[in-house]
Amino acid sequence: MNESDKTKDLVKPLTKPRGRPLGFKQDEALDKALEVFWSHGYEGTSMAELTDALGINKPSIYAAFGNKEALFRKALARYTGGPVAFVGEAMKAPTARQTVERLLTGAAEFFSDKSTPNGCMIVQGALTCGQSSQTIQQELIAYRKGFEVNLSKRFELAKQQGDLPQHVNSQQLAKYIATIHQGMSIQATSGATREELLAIVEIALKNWPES
Amino acid sequence: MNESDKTKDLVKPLTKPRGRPLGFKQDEALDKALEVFWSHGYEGTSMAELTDALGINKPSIYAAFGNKEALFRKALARYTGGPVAFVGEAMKAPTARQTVERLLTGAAEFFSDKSTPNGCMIVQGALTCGQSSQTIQQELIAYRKGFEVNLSKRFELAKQQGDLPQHVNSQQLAKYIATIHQGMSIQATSGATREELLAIVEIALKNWPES
DNA sequence: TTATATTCATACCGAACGGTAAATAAATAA
DNA sequence: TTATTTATTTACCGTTCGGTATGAATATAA
Repeated sequence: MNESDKTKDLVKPLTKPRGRPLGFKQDEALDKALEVFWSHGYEGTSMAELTDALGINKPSIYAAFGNKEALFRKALARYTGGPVAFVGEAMKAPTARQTVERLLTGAAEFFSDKSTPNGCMIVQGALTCGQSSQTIQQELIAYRKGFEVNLSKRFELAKQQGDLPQHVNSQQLAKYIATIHQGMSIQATSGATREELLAIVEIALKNWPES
Repeated sequence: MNESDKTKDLVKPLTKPRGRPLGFKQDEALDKALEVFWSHGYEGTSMAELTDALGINKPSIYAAFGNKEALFRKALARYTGGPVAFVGEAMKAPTARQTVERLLTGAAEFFSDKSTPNGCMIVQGALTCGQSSQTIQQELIAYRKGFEVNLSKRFELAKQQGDLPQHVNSQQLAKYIATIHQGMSIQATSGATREELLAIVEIALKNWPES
């Protein structure tokens, strides 16, 4: 792997590439890797399981994506760029209250989507782990923190725009919402149904700061 | 290991045991094992790390506690019987509201206790894992579910005793509280301070059902 | 002292781990 | 056709995994 990493090439070559063509589609392979990592976590996923799931031999995986860590990151990028797009959309809602509403109900539906693993990959990808996985663990922590910061900024904006009382502490409120979000992920991973998750959201949303 | 497992003997022998005495105290060893499992999870903890932490060689660990799974369960029993005792105490509070208050503030303080690992072992012990750890994973799920059931029963009692409105859905409320509890565990594991956790609790507690 | 019971230390087991060397297969370029 | 480039297959690397056989060490009982 060097700077001309295939997965990051933005312009497609005009002529056909020279050697033997790839026997698989990278995006589809990443989607399958994502599903495995999402289900069993970084540490709980073995290269052997990945070769089975992707239907690709190990050397081909390493040639295409790098090592296990790099593969996880690329699967994670696919996660944040795909299924979780609704989070970014929710931030654009007209009011803070609506942002949170879309965020949590979206999470309830997403976490219980039967076509994907339950819960949130960023929460359960590497919550605890051995030393060899601590880099990934820290990266996921940073991701969660980033989400919280974004939410906090959205609340600050809402205070400026007048749809959130001035006395509200944006950071604390963001952490509270993030806490519920992450707790819902645990619940979904542990088998909570969509209806149960939506009931949690309904209770949580009653707790919105009044002026 | 057979039915006369030393760690479960209820009556101490009157005479001194015959062979070479144990070179360590079982309770202290279990406490150290608990700390390691609590920090790194079931899957993230290796027998090598345990031998280092306990200062005991592997064969002695296996003789005293059984295999890794059995050791985890005994450490877990030490956890539920020790540090987490405040949960059971909170259930005895005079009102449902006070129960939840003690539960969540107790959790905030416990999860951020500097003398123990951050977060809740039952949440982060095996949230996701490979196939070889799924037995433990399911046991922890059952533990969390049990907590939720207990909380729900406490709310039912409160409805009988009149300190919780009749229209409240006890199961849903219990799941909501459990969700916050588990979310706080994630937060603590990810580095949230005691003050931040207490701020979350304060916000959450504003959301108590009125009659 | 000797026999017996129990624990401890060393050294090892097969299996699974992440990762790779080397040869073969399949495409384009000349 | 031949040379070149890239991907795939097979077989393997050293390390770590959970778990254990074996013999030495340390206690009590006789």
